[in-house]
Amino acid sequence: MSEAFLEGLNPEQLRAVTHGDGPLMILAGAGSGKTRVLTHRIAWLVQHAGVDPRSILALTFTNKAAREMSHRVETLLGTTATGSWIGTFHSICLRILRRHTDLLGVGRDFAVYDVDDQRRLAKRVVKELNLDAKKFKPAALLAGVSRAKDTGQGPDDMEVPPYPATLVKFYTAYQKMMKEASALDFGDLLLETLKLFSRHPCVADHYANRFKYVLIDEYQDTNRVQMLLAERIADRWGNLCVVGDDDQSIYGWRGADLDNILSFSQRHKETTTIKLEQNYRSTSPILDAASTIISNNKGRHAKKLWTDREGGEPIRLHEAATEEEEALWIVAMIDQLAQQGYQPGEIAVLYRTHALSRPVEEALIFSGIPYVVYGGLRFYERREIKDALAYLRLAVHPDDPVALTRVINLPTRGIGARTVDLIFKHADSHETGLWDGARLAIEEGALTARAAKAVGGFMEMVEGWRATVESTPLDQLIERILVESKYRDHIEKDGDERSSDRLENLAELLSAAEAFEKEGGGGATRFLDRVALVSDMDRAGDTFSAVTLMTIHSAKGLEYPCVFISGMEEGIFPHQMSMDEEGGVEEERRLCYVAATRAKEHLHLSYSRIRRVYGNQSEYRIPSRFLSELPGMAPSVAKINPYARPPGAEPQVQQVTGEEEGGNYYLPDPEEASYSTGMKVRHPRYGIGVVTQAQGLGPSAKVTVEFGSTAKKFIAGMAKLEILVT
DNA sequence: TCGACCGATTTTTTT
DNA sequence: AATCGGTCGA
Repeated sequence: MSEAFLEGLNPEQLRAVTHGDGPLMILAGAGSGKTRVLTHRIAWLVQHAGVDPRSILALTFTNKAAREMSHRVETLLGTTATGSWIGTFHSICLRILRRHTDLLGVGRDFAVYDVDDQRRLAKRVVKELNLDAKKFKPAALLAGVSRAKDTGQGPDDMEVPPYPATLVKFYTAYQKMMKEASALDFGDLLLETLKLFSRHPCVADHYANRFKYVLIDEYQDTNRVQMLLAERIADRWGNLCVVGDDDQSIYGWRGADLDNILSFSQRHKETTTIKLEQNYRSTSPILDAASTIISNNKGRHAKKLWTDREGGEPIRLHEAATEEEEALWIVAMIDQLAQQGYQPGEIAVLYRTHALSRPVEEALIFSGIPYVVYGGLRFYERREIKDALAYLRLAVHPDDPVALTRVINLPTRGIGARTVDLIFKHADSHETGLWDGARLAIEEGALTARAAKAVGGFMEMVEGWRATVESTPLDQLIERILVESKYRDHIEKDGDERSSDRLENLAELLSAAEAFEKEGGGGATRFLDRVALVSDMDRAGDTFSAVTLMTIHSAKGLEYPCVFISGMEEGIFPHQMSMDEEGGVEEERRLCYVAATRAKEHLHLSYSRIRRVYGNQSEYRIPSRFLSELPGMAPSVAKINPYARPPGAEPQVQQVTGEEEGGNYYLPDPEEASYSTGMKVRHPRYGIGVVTQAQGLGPSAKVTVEFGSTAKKFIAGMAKLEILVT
């Protein structure tokens, strides 16, 4: 029996990996090798302790983490398909629920609603309850519902004081409609599994008996329902192993309860606690900075993270005048790092909110550095994809109100809001599903002849798909849907400049369906499940040749040799929205700690003095309080302006770079450059072109240049645009 | 019922 | 900037 995988572990890691039976809590500081410990522990259980892989359950937060874990376990054990269940809480719960649909209160092929679906349904509910949508915002009500679900409360569990009566009323109506829709949202996936377990103890026992070892990653981010679920399964054998770090708890807004990890050893008698405090990731300047920031939080678990990686690059901070300039600085530093030999894939730019990606993206585009943005608008969240999938959902479950209202009049078929409302009313008064409601509305002559004909035609079309949904390969079915619904025609014809993108996305959806069929298929419901739970994020880290841009939340669990954190400003980081909440700023500070500890060798921070909000108006900003918490890092220190002239130097001499195509071109000093329409310029890659648009002055000016038939946009300071001497 | 137009309004993070 | 909802004329 080979135990080579125990080599190279430090004593604490070894103790955690080779812990036998009984509850185990591993408090793993950032970069202390916790993923290594988890995977090695699974390998050790199987190989050394003779545990059947099928009796291991490992729960993670992201699909990516789950995949990485399975992959690493496979590598260690040298086998594939070990039979362990490794997945996110949500996907594991969905798997369980699908196996016991007969015991659930929802239909067989229930749908999984994502945030967008939830929002649409919430709007419908607000409308049906005759609430003033201005006073009671669907999104806010929904947030209240999600929070309730995270803590395990159904609508009946909520006492009216302290909870607002409207919220409870909304929650009740929302759940009713979800049930009619045969749909579960993310919160339901967890809560319904817990309910399934308590209503049918034999089902729970089945899983409890099977899973002798339960491991949970990122335990500090579990909510109450997740904790109860894990305990219900694990308490049979008592082998619950949790890994977490209270300093990295950043999902409080999603119902994560820090108390889960803080009180673990009280809930589980004879818990073995192991602390992993040696950081293998970051140099000491980085670790020191991160530790200093987090030390400003109160009520932390005592811990002292240390590293033996002495020395290393100091942290850099840059104050920019504008967001464009901030982006330019980042790109200039990336260039510098590239010259030092770093690959683009070793660099990440992190930010608090997606909106901050834009200026950085633009600067990267213009300098030709490859990059990938994670998160943001995901593939399956794109409008055309959601539309197409709504048709597919109707084929599976025609009562789905969100899917129905989404596409019943898309493209327009003469079925307006009035008709849709009538259908809802009929379904309601006859206590039937929407589909029968529509049928009844026609039969009872409630609709105008025109509307009745339109609705009838639509229903016939959907019934046609419905008849073959089981027997037709998915890609063929979707193709048929796109044609018969005339949705593709609609996209083709709408004259929007984005329509070719949309068509491409639809083609990509078809190839995803085809790939799904090739992998073994499993029907439309399984395809839709996957779509609901899998995000683009799962590809993060697959790209080695591009700079990665993402939010700090997405970056959790990842590491990069070089990390930039942009937008270090009050109101952004800490975010405005977090400031009036209890403990909000502390969570932001933990987020800052997470961000800083992603870096192995280089950490670069930046902020801008002026930032545009909502496109139009600019706001003055002040540096983040987290910066002033760093000693020797007062915002005025370490100002770096890559375009600054050395003191006393003359303005950059205009550099004549050559003579061709009838003129001399020179590369202007970015500070001095000014571009205007009609000017002839030369770009190293695209050649000679004509300026068709120029916005702004100095290095942050935006210039549009036409090269023959193609137009390109540049930022003056980045693009090496030479100007024709006249 | 449709589409054009206008004004108001943007919760930050994710399964 | 971009999107969403409401209004109004055809």
